[in-house]
Amino acid sequence: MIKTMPNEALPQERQQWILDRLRSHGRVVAVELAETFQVSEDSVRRDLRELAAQGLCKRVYGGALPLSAASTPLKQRRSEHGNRKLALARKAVTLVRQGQVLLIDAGSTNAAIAAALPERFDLTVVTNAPDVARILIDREGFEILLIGGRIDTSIGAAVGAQAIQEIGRVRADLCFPGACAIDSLHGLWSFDSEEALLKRAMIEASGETVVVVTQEKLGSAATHQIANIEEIQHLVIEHAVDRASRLVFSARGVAVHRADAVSS
Amino acid sequence: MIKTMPNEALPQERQQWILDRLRSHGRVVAVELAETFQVSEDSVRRDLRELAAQGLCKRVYGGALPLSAASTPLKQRRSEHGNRKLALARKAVTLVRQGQVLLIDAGSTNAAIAAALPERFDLTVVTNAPDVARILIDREGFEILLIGGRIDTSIGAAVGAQAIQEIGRVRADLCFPGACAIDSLHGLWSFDSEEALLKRAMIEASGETVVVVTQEKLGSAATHQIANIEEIQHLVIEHAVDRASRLVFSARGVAVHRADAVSS
DNA sequence: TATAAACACGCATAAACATGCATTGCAACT
DNA sequence: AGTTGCAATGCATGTTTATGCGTGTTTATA
Repeated sequence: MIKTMPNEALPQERQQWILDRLRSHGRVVAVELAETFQVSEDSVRRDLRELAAQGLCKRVYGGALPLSAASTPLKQRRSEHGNRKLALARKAVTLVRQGQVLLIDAGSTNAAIAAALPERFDLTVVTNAPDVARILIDREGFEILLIGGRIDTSIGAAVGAQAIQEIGRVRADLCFPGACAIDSLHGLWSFDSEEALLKRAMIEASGETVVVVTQEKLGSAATHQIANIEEIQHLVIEHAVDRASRLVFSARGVAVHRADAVSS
Repeated sequence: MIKTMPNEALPQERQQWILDRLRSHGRVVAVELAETFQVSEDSVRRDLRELAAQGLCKRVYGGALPLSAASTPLKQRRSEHGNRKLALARKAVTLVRQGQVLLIDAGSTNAAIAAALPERFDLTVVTNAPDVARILIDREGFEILLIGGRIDTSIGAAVGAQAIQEIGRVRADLCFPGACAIDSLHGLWSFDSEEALLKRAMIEASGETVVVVTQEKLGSAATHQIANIEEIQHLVIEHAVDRASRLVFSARGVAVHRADAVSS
């Protein structure tokens, strides 16, 4: 389904179009919008300002980004990245069974997973990430439990003692901790000590743990250990990962799931 | 199938034709309709007003749009009255002082307020709304505390016992409870009992309370009382509110703040 | 540090809009 | 016939909204 570009559009129509475009393309550029709608850049900026005020997008120098996207500079955003995470997410959600309780961490990969969850599947989702919560609020058939606490803005989710305490009061079937790095010998790693503690709490609160990572996080380590490799039951990786890298994990008892190839 | 344009039509026929056109073309423009039916724009507008009142379309500046099945009630609320809420939000944030602790409830108006908060102002924001949290995460200079709990998807924020309990552990300077209705005699109202309890907890946890409302919420009441008028220190209203309505509140000791006229 | 692009803000203008009022046409009733 | 009631309409009035432009500021980048 191809979107036409309306040469004359009502203001509200423009804003709706911008939102659609943000969802499908991941970004909009002010100058381009002005060209498409045949209006001045001022009007476009006014639209973006309003949308941002409503929390529907994030304004950046040059245009706007959807809120789900990380706040990276506009020009160096790669759409390929989105496709890769989408493929990973599609594979990851095949591990979810009806009626389960999921524990979902912060991170763009996990946001993609949340978005890929099947609707009306009677799922309970526990999360410390406003990102993830908001994605699920707009959909149906989810019981959502928000984990509170101090928000670390660089992570984009609640961390700290309170969050860990609240997680301790939950029991989940499946856990999706956002990973900074994973290797077959030493397990799961993070760059932040507090973050590591939280993810550890998540894993302990869950029956099974699913680690979903892009290629560059494979085999590397970081500063703080989150969990041993024995505590991880599933690993979802990209199609491109070579056979050897996959085998070292399955040799340690981890079920390796390979995502479909990315078309782009 | 192309509809012919009836040169003479009864009001009912016109309205039916407009609905058909909305379904097939996705929009109607007032001026065009007036041309098609050979009537004045006033009559067309009257038609649109009636259709909108029946919930059959959505009026926008310039014409009308079909209310798409895709937009849930919550999503819809988010996108309405964008500029009006922007003006309200701009006024509301003038009440915020550097270094304060804010307690911000859910709701589109409050999302606008969050977006309008001055950056690098050393503020601490406590909120139960993923919406609000997410807006602030993308910006700088905020300490964000997330209130956890079960999320009510129709409200879009954490409610229930846990949320109330967590709010009880916080002390804020300023509180922005989302209001369903406010009147000068009986105070602040909500339509949901659980929501009312939560907002009450918020107000009790705060030094001062600021109520920010669009015009249509003024003077009306709802089913569940949140707070007496004495508990509210500030009221931020739209520019268009008449003098009499403003006086009844200031007579009860509420500082009334009038937003600028909506120009953009 | 210099430069251009992107941006915010106020202002002016025109279109779109709401509202009250007078007019028209038509049907029903005395 | 007369006229009463009603709905639809158009017009005049004042208000709101959308837009583009000029000015001055901020931001990104060489």
